[in-house]
Amino acid sequence: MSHHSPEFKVIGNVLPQSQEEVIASLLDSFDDLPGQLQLCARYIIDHPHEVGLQSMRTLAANAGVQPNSFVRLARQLGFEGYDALRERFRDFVRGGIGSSPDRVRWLQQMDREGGSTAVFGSMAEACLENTEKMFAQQSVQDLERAVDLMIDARRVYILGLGLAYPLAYNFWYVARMGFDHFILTPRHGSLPSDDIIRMDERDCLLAMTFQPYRRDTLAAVQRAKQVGAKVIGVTDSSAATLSREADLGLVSPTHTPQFFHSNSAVTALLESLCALLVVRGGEAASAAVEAFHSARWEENIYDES
Amino acid sequence: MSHHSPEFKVIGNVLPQSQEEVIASLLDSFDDLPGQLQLCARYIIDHPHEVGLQSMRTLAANAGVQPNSFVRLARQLGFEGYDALRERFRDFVRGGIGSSPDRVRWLQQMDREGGSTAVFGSMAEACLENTEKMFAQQSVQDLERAVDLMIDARRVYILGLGLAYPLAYNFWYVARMGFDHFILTPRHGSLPSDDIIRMDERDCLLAMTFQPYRRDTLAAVQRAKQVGAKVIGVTDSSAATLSREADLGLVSPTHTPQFFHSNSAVTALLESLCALLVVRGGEAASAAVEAFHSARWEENIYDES
DNA sequence: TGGCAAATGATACACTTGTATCATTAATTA
DNA sequence: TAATTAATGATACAAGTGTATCATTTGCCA
Repeated sequence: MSHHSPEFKVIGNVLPQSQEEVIASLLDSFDDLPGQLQLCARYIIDHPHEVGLQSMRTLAANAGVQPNSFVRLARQLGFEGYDALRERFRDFVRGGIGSSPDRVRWLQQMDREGGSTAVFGSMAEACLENTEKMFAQQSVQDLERAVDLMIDARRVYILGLGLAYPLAYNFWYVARMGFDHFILTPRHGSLPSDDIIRMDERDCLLAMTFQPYRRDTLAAVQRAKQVGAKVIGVTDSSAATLSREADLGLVSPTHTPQFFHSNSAVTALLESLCALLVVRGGEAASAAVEAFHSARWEENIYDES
Repeated sequence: MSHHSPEFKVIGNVLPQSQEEVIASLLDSFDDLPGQLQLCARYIIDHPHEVGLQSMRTLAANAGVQPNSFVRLARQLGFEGYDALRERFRDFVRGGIGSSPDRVRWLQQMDREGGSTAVFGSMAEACLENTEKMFAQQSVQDLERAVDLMIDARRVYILGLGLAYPLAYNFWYVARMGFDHFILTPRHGSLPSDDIIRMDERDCLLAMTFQPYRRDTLAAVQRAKQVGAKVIGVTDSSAATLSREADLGLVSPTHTPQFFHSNSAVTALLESLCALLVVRGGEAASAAVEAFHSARWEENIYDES
């Protein structure tokens, strides 16, 4: 897994960046390949998944070929070694939905430039990946269940502290346009428990916290459960205490290369939840939103331009 | 990779046969697991793809755990060894479920299903597109200029009202960890002008508003300019009044198919700005962040798990 | 407080991995 | 046909793999 002196000429002059491009490149040059390498190429084309999962030797055995041939094929395509080729196939599995070749190249270029550009690029990568993963792994059924819980509840309390506060506020701000039973808690120094003692099984608590998880939020969840309220948890792992204790857990990644976590994907999640809420809320919700906006325009809050 | 004498009792009496079953089993027994194994379980739950793709040692490193722990966890679940467990995750990838199609196909499929799925899909499309566009069209030079303005300023006031308030709060919350000259305005019913009359050419105002643009925010910008302060505007169009009046305009799309706009991409933009701030802030900023966090841990705010 | 078992860390081992090297064979050209 | 090059096979190697073993720490109960 070190350097090499190129044994062969490279086929294309552009390095394939994605699984699809690799396969296209293989099909392209198939006829010009020597017999053994054709066997390799064929096996890759027919079993792309296995490339990411199995070892080179295993593939070679299955393809009826010498292990080395896969290394040679990879080099022929312009990769430094077989590992580099395989990584393209692993990316595809990982890649969530997009991982478009364009983006990969774009991010790589950012990385090369160094300094601020690299930092910016790594943030871009993290945020996009988080958002994609969030959308990809989200179960619409779970979202619908969450919507049902909130629509049917007498009151819905929204709880987010610290870095989760802007999320809670944002959600509350939008939801409140369409409904009048959403309450942000705590407010201006009051405690969550001030609201929770008024809750019962008709109510719902939407609580959010992310690593490092806040004690007060978790404690509020426990007390809410004790009084019989339904709890929807929003956090960064389904293994988190909040996810496991809640009646329903919604999860979004928040990872960044920085010291703080990213709210970008969670924001998208909560906004989607709002959208579903309003859709389910039907005519009444739409009318409420309408009224909210027109009242504001009348107050002359907004600039016309 | 040979036989073993069971070190632990097996958790369930049925061997999980699929990735889903393994994860369910992990969540099930999560509380009964010792700390290190919880970390392993958690990593598997949060990164199921990687289990099939990466080596045990790599996973262990990423999870911050000893390699051995993964073997122990696998045994705990009833597998003969880690390899057997991993095979379940590889099956999943092979099975096609995990191998996600490209985004276009994914979104189209959402659309076909109709109802909540379609709404969710359209939100996904909008958010991802916004975020991608934001990163793509952002000029790193502009971001660096913004960072310079804020680092060099005596005080930086952060202003966002209504739906922009969570953005302002979020930015302030993170920036404040590394610097002590960031001020959120207004606070608890005070007016922006209460702060602006104290500003002069040594200060900086980071103002944000999105369609429909708020009069009060724009007015604050004008007054800040009058007293000679530098203004950084964050909005949804470089043609917006805010962009044109500010010394520096940062733009992010906020479009959604819904009645409200999306803060998801703007959040990513502001987080990237924070990242650059801290990087530029150097040792002092890092130390401040460090102090911020350790003070919080000492206060016992956070849950260990 | 001591004793004990569970949990964890450290290290070593046998095996597999991708790769490099060189000998051998097949194909091509003069 | 001989000379030359491309293609293939065989083998060796360093690094990485999952695992077993045992020392150490931790937490808990008597």
